[in-house]
Amino acid sequence: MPELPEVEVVRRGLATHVEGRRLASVELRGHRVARRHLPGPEDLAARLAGRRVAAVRRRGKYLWWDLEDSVGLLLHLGMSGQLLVEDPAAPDEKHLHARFGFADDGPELRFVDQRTFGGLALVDLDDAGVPLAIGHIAPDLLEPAYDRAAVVRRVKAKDSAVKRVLLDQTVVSGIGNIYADEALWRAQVHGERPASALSKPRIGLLLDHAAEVMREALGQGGTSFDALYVNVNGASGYFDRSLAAYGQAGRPCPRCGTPIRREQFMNRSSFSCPRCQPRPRRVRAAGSA
DNA sequence: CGTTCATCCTGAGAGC
DNA sequence: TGCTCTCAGGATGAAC
Repeated sequence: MPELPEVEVVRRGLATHVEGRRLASVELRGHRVARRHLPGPEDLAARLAGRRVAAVRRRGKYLWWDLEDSVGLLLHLGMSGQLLVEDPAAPDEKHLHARFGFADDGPELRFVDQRTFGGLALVDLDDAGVPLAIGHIAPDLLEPAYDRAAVVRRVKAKDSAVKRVLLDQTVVSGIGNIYADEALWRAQVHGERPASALSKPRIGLLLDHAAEVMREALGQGGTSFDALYVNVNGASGYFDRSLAAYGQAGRPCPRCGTPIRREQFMNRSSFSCPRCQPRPRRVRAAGSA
């Protein structure tokens, strides 16, 4: 469940089921799940045993468990990762990569990931409790550290296509392909317009739309197109019913009725309204003073 | 330095 | 039925 709302749904589920519990045994399978933990999976499993999960936190699409003593377990779901609360006796999932058993003998937690782009690592936390390993990830749109005016300035300074900037997690984090398209549709901006060509107020509104659409999605449990995207109980979100542009090629724009178009951009699909979001006339010449 | 692209995987669905 | 092809909610390191 990859973008901010879906990851937040998972964080809340984890907070309910995992916070305050002490890890007992941790089993890691395969070489990919802990590939960012350089000493290897056995080392990671050994270091986790006995640790208490003090809190579950999130920035953008990253999750981490605060394990106290300025140590954390950083998790990323990638494209297809799931964290599932289950009975230890339940049969193994086909793509089971990690299982976390707790000292209280209650339900265990499993990391299941079909495409293996997700993973976990033991990391150090800074004074604010944020992993040093994600120091390059900007605050996300829904956290107190988000500085709207500063992000507007950074976006305005980019000559790249504005959708590319929205997806750049070092500028502002949490936005992925779905919510970028939804925010652009709401703001009536084509994603290939150069960010620097938009006025600062327009950029601010675009960011506000992105925050608002993600808040709405969160209120509906996130967006789930299929069984790969579920919360810790295996339940799907239903914001897909509210999408105006993403995945809606050929269906009428909810605002003007024009069929939504699909285009290729950055080797992935983009959805927009041809009438509400006209393509930029042409690539703007390199800026001057 | 900043920016862009190829790559890491498996599986579902379309088209033949 | 089965093959081939395309596509999928992401991030990153290497190459410009």
